[in-house]
Amino acid sequence: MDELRQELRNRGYRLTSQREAVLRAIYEGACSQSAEEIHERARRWLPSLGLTTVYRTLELLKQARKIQEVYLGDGKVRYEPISETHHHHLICQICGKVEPMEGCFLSPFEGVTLAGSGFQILGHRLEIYGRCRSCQGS
Amino acid sequence: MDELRQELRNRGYRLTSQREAVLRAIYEGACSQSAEEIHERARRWLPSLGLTTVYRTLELLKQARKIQEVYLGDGKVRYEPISETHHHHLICQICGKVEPMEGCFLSPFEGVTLAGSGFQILGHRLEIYGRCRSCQGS
DNA sequence: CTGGATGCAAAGAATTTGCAGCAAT
DNA sequence: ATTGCTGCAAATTCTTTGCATCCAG
Repeated sequence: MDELRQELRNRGYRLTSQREAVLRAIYEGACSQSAEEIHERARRWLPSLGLTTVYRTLELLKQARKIQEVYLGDGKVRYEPISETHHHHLICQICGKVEPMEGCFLSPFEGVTLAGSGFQILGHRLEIYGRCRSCQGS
Repeated sequence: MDELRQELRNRGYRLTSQREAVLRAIYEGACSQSAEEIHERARRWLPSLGLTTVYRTLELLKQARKIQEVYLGDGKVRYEPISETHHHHLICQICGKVEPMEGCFLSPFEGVTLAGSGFQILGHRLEIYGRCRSCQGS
């Protein structure tokens, strides 16, 4: 988080209280949050923070590869930090509940270049769908 | 595709020319298309088709587990048929190009119930990020 | 016939943009 | 002092809804 600050500075970005608040909200909040949720959380420390600034900061963090967008099926995009304990989501198709799953079978492929297409793998996004324990009756 | 028609009928849905056109557009078009793209393609056969109907049909097909939503990072949701030759996307983080990748390391996990959480895996969505051959200089 | 399906226009929701003032470096 | 950053309000873009009409079964 401190190195993140450093890196943003190196890239020529200014370190404002707004950006600090958004960063803190992203890293302290749930594993994936909508812009609105991040806004609300960040406002705890900076009540004057505008939603526009949240969007602009998210865009900036996306460019810097610090966060990733996720779409879980409701109408809005969610954001989550990259590389913080890499994990995926188990999404129940019945009740919609989302639980995180630690660990990942795909880590060995990071950095690999695919034989056929010459595509170099740098990251991935995986969502797993199915039924949670409580919905397996249906 | 014919069995799809049959199944929709069985579920009590009416088989209208509009729905036929949307289905055809989804199955004949690119592997993942936005609602707008599906609308445009379907209009080739039914120029009077309204965008609203496309959205409603997509919702219906989603419920019936015939299509899946994908988010690739531009501002709109895309739709693609489920189970048609299972594949994933290689997305270039530099130029944004999307290429399909056949085959999948995750197929063996379909149907499995996870030891810890009791979650039963029924499907998944995987997007792979990196650099395409032509962008590996940067 | 009859209830589900459609198209249009209008509403809603999420995200982006223009601009004048503010503040980090 | 610059020049980038911010908040506000307005504009866009994507998606959903209300309603009168239409048509598949």
